Amino acid sequence: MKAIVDCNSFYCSCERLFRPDLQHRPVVVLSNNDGCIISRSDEAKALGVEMAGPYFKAKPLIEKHGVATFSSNYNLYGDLSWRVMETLRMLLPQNSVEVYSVDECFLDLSHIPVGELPAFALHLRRTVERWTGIQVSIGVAPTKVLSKVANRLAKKHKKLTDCVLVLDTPRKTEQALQRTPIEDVWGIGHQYSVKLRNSNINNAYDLSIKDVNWATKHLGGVTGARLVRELKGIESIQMLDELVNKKMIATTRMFGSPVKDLKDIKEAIATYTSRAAEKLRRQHSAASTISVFVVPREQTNSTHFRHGPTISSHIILPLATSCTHELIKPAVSLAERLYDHTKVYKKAGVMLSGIVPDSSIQGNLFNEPSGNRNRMLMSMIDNVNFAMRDDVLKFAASGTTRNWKMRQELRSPRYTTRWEELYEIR
DNA sequence: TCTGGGGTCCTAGGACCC
DNA sequence: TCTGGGGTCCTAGGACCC
Repeated sequence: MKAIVDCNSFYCSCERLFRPDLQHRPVVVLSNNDGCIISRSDEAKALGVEMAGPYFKAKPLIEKHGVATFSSNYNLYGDLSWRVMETLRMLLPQNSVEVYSVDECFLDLSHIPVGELPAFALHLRRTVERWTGIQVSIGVAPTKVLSKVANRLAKKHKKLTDCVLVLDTPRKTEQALQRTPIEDVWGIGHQYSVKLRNSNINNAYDLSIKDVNWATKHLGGVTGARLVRELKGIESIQMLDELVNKKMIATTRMFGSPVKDLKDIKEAIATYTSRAAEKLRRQHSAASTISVFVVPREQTNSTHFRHGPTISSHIILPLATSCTHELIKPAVSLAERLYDHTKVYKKAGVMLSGIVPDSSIQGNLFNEPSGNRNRMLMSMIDNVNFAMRDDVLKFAASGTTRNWKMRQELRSPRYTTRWEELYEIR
């Protein structure tokens, strides 16, 4: 059997951990740039604050009810996420925890007898809460997709389930599927849910009794077939090894306010490139393709939101590299190429792909690999930046004025990762 | 004048996830 | 005035090979 562990209202719970006064008050956390709402406490959900809705639209409601509002504080969330995952790793055999996102992980529970699963899952949930202060919900079932179904119901009926639900009989599984609207199935997004409802498939059960071949045809090929098999209880999505390296690394940001100057765009691109290169080095990889994109501001009269066109271009490097300065040069030249002085920009980004392990960089007849000198320089910079924080060392191209920096007006202290922001008790 | 079959590799774009 | 960021996987179709 498999389980999914999911932190309840994770970002809000992190904020509350250091603000006990907010325990029973509504809380929301905003996306980067304070753009939209990405986490809501149960109290905020009850008030009707919408998930992923724009902040400025929800603001009247938020102010009326005194909802505590925070900008996202990824230093804090990342650290608490690590503590939750570590706790689970300590309670389970090696390699049976697969981190799926900052607030979720899958567990392989095949070593636990089925009859003992409810008690074991409850033990996990309570231990995580006692050790980290974070409340989680756990769904247990024969497959990953079914465990997601169980998890959703556990979370939805907290009082009844104590945040744990085990689907250990066909009867229970069928009931759970009946109670899951089709759009809440993991892997069914907006497009597919509309399509399925039009074919009179309204809940997870309806989909689970469809033929696998039908799914192949109508739900995006093998992905859809896998999904339907999982709903039938046939294991089709395996547990993944941890430490799988990323195949693409991106750093992209909305600007705090629209940007017009090429100079600012180039600084932003250089900064994003530095960040992306750090991520690359952290997984000991090098990249051979660098793409840059910019998004001009939309001139629009329409009331509902649309993304402007994305203008992008890429360069394939003769040799894969992870050195910031070797990546900044092509990135900035791409930015120059894309820039149009008649436009105003609201977003830009850098993507690295063609990723290979840095131990096996393909040689090239005309280019000597840059070798150890650069790698040593880079790891020195990484070490200094890690120890001193806040990018003490950076490349000149990144600039110092940073007119394009994102807004984060309501960020809480980084209680657990900065000495000077440590929680104080008087 | 006629123009096969089987394959690989790459890219763009769609759909989804949290 | 103000709508996030970072990923994955898959398919179709074009270019190219013998």
